[in-house]
Amino acid sequence: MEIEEILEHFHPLPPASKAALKACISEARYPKGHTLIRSGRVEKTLYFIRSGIVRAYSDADRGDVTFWFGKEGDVVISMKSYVSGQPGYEHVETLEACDLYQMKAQDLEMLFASDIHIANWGRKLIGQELIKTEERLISMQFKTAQQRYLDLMSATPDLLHRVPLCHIASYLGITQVSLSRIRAEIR
Amino acid sequence: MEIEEILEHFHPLPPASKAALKACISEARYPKGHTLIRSGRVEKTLYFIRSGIVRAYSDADRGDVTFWFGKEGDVVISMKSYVSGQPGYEHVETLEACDLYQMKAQDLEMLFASDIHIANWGRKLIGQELIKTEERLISMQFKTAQQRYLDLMSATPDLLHRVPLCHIASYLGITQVSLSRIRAEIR
DNA sequence: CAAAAAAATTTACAAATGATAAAAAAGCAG
DNA sequence: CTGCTTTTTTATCATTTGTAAATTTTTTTG
Repeated sequence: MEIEEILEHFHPLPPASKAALKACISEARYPKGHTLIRSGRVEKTLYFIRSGIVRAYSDADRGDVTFWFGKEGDVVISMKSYVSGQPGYEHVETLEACDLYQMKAQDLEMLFASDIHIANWGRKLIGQELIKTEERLISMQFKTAQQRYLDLMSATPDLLHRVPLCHIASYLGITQVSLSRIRAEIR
Repeated sequence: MEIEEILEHFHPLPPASKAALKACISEARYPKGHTLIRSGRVEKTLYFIRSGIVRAYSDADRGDVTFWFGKEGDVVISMKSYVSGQPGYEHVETLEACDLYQMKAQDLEMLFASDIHIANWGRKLIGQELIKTEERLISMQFKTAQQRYLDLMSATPDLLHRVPLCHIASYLGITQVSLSRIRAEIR
């Protein structure tokens, strides 16, 4: 997915603003298993996914908990770092070799302060992430694990072929054993 | 809580911008049980809570599911409406008589388009909501209902005295009966 | 291709949660 | 205060989910 398409997806941008954004963006390729964002730090870089899949996870008592999958067109960003300037609680790692567009958070901050179109673009970007997160929260609150699995299957069926089930189970808020049971029932 | 304090809490604002915002804000008092936001509509008003408690909920198969409590200093807004301009999925009702500051969404949009400081203020506002939502999602994914209840108690102990337990149970993603059991265990 | 490692499934049992109904407690109107 | 309504708790049983360990399948690596 080309950078123009990704940027415009959040909110239309006048040509000058788009050019200013693009001027700050470079490309990079990372192998599978590479950590893009590490918890406990104030992250200085953000990414747009040109191709590939990543996951965000947090440390829990027993193992880690995947709470987000990013794919083509998504933004990879430590929300906590980005919003509050404080160390984030999430790790983000690539699950496949990924082509990414990358950008310094500080450059983006400068653009936010100087270009109102970019500021509003950033506002929309965060807003869209918020909606997605809120919808997931609600589905966690009143759907069964089986319904959540079926929803995920119909929304992003390719995920199941590209991501280990242990991460999907964790994303659904259940154990891998539970997920196996659900899958067996459906078959 | 005064409006100045609420506005500044999200992000500092230069005096002129603050004044522009304040010029669009009026005050209103609503009784307990009043519906501020109704699902299926594009909401035209947003609120800041001066005093009182509200809850946001969505319709589910069996009854409604509370997914957010708003209290002093919080913003009440249909995120879906606000971000995407599409009809929202949430209702918001007052759980106490509430003193609110209110504002037309359209006035805010105009300010976003014309004042870069307000655009960035709005960006921060949404960002803070996102962090809160994300943290709740993570806690839903890997904490037990009992842990979530204890967390809620320590974070906002007054909520328990001001909100019926049925809403708190729903907010925690469990039934009221389960919540009663948890409360009995702790005692 | 074969061996080793990792991932996924299955099983048995334990713990947590849900559904339902009934009892107890708390809140409210007259 | 009394009676009525609403809220909360308790009890029972069914279902779901978790834990742990063993087994199978898949993937990786030499």
